[in-house]
Amino acid sequence: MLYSNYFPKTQKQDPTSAEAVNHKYLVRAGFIDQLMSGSWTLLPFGQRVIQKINQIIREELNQTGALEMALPLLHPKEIWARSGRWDDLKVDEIMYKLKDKNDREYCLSFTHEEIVMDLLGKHNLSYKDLPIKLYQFSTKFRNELRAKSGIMRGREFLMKDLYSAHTSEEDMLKYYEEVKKSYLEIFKRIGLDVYVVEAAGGVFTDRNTHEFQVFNPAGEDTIYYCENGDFAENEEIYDPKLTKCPVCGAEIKTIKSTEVGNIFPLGTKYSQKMEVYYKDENGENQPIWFASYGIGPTRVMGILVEVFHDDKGIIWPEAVAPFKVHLVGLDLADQAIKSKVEKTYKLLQVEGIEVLYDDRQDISPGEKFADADLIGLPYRVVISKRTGDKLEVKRRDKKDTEFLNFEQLLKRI
RNA sequence: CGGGGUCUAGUUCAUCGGUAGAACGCUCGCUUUGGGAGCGAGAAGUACAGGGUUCAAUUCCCUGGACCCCGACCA
Repeated sequence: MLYSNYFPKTQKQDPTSAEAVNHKYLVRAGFIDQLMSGSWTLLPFGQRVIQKINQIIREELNQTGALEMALPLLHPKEIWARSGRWDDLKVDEIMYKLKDKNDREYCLSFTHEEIVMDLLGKHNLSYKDLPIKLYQFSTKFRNELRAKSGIMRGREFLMKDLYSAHTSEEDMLKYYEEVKKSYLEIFKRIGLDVYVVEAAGGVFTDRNTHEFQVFNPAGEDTIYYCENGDFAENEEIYDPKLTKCPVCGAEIKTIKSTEVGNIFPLGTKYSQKMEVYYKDENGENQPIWFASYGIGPTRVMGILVEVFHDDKGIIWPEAVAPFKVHLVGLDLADQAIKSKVEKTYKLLQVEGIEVLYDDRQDISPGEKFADADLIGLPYRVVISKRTGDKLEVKRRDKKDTEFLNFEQLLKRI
């Protein structure tokens, strides 16, 4: 990709009144753009990061036997009335409701339990059909009382949501544990340290749920946990009388944290309320055991910036960086240098390496370096009069540079 | 929804009761190339909207709006 063709270019100044690191850097580097409070455009860089995050999620969930689909985002009132959530006051606070010209009522999706349950109900399920595991990536609309922290808390955001339907609680919990492991693998591949934390179910369920939390000082949540990993609870369910870990006896500590995923063992509530059953071996209706599982890719992108940055810009983990190599050509007025850079650019592409080539001719070296630091790709490769026959290679997360030939570079990255 | 702050050029901000300025960015020319270059020229603003006070309002007052922060709430 030629940076001269890219849109938008970087900005030198932080956006007005931005305080969150993800807000400042993602906007300045050209990953996102704000339309209104809590609503963001994913610009080409941001879209590439999201696609990489999504692909990792996709690969891991497919391994659990889940199937990808796409559900509508505009929902009729009737389906939500069936579960009782249309009139739930807490739901009402976050759900966007609207009417058409004929006064028919709709809502914008903030989750899809009802829609999936309705879908299952149309298919006359037998115990032989279960379990069923379906997921999608889609936009969620939530009328946040207060959108904030850059892309971390929006009114419109991306979510991967997975739903599973089972014949028994045992089978549901078995898959629940499988997804929990899958999530841990997903976050490990993305490059995030996550902690599984017990939490309340909010508007989804009365049961406790499990959240996937990234400990960081900018986090909105407070977690009480034991350092041996035997205990972790969200503040919302934590009993302050508990000062020692009930498992190992270690001191309970507290830390700020950001939730990036949440899994909900919902049980038979939705099945019973919406009267969606499966037939057992005796031909009798039985309630479906149901669970849902969410990861917010846009929030994951935000927390990555919160966790991985320095005073110059973002430091993307390789697995989700929009490109792997930032090829910086200097002295491009010199035709010999220019053709050398272009040859390297082509060779890297032939090797299947994603390269962003800063081919701008009238830009000073300092500005190109500053842009490379801000955008934060894992490897910076400089070619100039000074580099001679070698390539100057620098990792974004390291200070030192090395001079390598092309073969050595390929081995290094 | 309560509390606070902000709103002036594409962006970040100065300014001021007498109709507006810088930096960055942008355009053109020349120069320049290892950490956000230099010189020159240029384009660019109904000062968030509406109302009020005043001879005169971008400035003071009121109402509304948008955005940010804190709180309540939440992926």
